[in-house]
Amino acid sequence: MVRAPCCEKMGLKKGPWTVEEDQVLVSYIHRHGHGNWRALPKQAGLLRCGKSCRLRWTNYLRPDIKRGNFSKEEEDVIVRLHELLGNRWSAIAARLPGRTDNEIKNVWHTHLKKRRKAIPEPGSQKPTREEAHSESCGGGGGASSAAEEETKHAILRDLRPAPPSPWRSCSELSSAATDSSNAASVKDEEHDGSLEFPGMAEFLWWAAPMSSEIPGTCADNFSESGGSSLPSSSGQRGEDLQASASSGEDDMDFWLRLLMEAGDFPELPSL
DNA sequence: AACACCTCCAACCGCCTGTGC
DNA sequence: AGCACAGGCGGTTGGAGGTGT
Repeated sequence: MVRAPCCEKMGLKKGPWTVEEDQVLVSYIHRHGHGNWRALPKQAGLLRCGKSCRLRWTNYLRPDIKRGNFSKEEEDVIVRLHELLGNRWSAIAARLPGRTDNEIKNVWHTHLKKRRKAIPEPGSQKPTREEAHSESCGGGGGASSAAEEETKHAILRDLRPAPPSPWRSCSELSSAATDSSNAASVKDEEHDGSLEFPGMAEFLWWAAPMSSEIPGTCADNFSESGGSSLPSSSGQRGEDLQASASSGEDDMDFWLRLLMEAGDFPELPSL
């Protein structure tokens, strides 16, 4: 689908926001909320496109934004979540209260990426993400070791979602599901968490959309379409899915919990 | 002091998905 | 079913400030 850029219209301001613009935007949202981002700038009297307003609000002006340096704990969480989720910044941000996907993305590219390259994990033969990708291009891959299994569980154990904020957008609250719906479009060179933990991450890519379609059950569709490689316990998991949906459990957390409870990482259907 | 280079981060851009008609 | 629109995501960029020479 082809669509003109939202800021194409002449007269719309671009570039850094001024204090005055910030004040206008904040006061407008406090008074009226942000029902329609595209209409907001006109109603608020801003010479900005709606997209720019939304970005400014979600990345900078939102009152629950936590500013300042990332703590060691936060960086650790980012590293581990990145190993699991890849470059799905919004999903990672959903588990770091007060942090935005843009901020996390910046931190990753400026600090953590380098750190990971500079300091390989002790005793680990795991390649960097980039290396993993290049290796994957050249073939390879094998069964995960017991140590890798333990690593998976260690990562999963610590994963908890950030508490919901009244200022978070719907997509942030449900980012795991939203993002996972994009799983198929994740760039090959980026979603290689599955290369470090063969099976595990791909399982998440594959599985999450199922839960997003509850109760239509993608699982049903899958089995109807001859999904012979569906995990053997899919029936039970289908029931769990519905239970998860009715309890409002976050999709990604549901799958993480499921994996922890199952204690196994089933063979995956090919994507 | 002046210049070049580097780092960081706010903001932009293009694309994708969901939704309503 | 197809289209248009809105929201959102992730990649990339540009400029300000910091650092090195």
